[in-house]
Amino acid sequence: MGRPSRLPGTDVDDQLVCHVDIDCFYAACERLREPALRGQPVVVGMGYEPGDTIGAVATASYEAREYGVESAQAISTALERLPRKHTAAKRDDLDVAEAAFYRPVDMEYYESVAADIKAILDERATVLREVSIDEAYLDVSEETDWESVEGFARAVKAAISEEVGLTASVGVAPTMSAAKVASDHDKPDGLVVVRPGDVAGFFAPLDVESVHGVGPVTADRLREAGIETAGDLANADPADLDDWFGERGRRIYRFARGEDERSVEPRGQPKSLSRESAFAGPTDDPDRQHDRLQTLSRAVATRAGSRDVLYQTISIKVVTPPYDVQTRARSLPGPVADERLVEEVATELFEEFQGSRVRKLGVRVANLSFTGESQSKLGEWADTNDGDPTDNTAAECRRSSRQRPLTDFE
DNA sequence: TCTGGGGTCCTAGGACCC
DNA sequence: TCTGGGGTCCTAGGACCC
Repeated sequence: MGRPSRLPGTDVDDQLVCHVDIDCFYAACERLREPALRGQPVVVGMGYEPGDTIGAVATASYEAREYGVESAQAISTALERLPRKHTAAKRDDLDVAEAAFYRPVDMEYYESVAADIKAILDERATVLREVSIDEAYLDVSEETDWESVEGFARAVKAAISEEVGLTASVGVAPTMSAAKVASDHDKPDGLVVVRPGDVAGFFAPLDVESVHGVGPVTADRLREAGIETAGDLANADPADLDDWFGERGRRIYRFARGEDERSVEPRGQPKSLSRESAFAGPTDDPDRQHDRLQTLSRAVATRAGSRDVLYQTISIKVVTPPYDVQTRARSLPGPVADERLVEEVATELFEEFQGSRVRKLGVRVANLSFTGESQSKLGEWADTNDGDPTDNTAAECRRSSRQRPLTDFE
């Protein structure tokens, strides 16, 4: 239903892409249910509890950014730059006007707001790709044209503002990567239309790091080579970029030139599911490490279970100071859904890290299958085995997972 | 600025198969 | 005694995105 007549990827020349990005989404949601926060600096923290100093900034309102509070910053750093309202009110040396409201992330609430926004976008575009909770690409080639797209985008913004109460920034362009950069260009409450033929010109003066796919590491490397702007990147030697970065290099080169062959397609099923969490400070306490691994394993298994997902690979992530990320994985002979098995494999994989100081732990399942087929196979198996299918599968996998190499199994 | 959490894709080497 | 080429799967790590 509602598929475009044009096959994905066949011809993007006539593609008309809208990128919709809600401004400071988490902070805006907090203001929605707590109007007293409007116009005030607001900081939303992940892994943060009220009154805490641990965790990191998920979103800072523009008022808070004025004080140097940024996404991904440690809450402790944010508090140094911008104390809590409560703290400031109690202390003579601090000004309440120069303080912020701190709130913990509440995903459940944000997801309910996001669902309202998605409904608005669904009404207006047949092809939509959600990138994250607060961001989506729309292919609106069927709904509008270059003549009227600005009005179309205005209507989307108005609907989000009137029906949900949030402001969105919208970028319109013939490609996904340009639409993304366009929505970012005039934030907040932005509306930027980049017409076909203007894309390379639009990119040219921008900082090289604004190109999608250029992060801090790549940007540093490019700057060393004298490539400072997207225009420089567009005029660089593609052979150099290929040497330095491989396939990624060729892609950022094309993006900087306004070339992007991707078409907007709905998101498929996830490739992996994971949970991770940091300790308040690095710890070498085996009990705390084990408990955390257990908690994460159960959380991942529960999430997979609620989505009817089977997984074949279980992996852990261990972050040791200063910030060394190590991963270990084990694949099983077949797809399973078994909480105890996740725990066992995670524990075994962690054995080599016994005694290490650990900053953060993670558990992931991958190689997912969503087909009801495997499930029904398990069901049939249960009938013939007269027992709990999951237990049988798990027992099988427990035996198998301890043996090496895995290719010895059918 | 010593760093949250949940994802994606790419690369490279090793094992194994034909 | 020496040894080609192609392909797949697995693990580990790196970079990036929001």
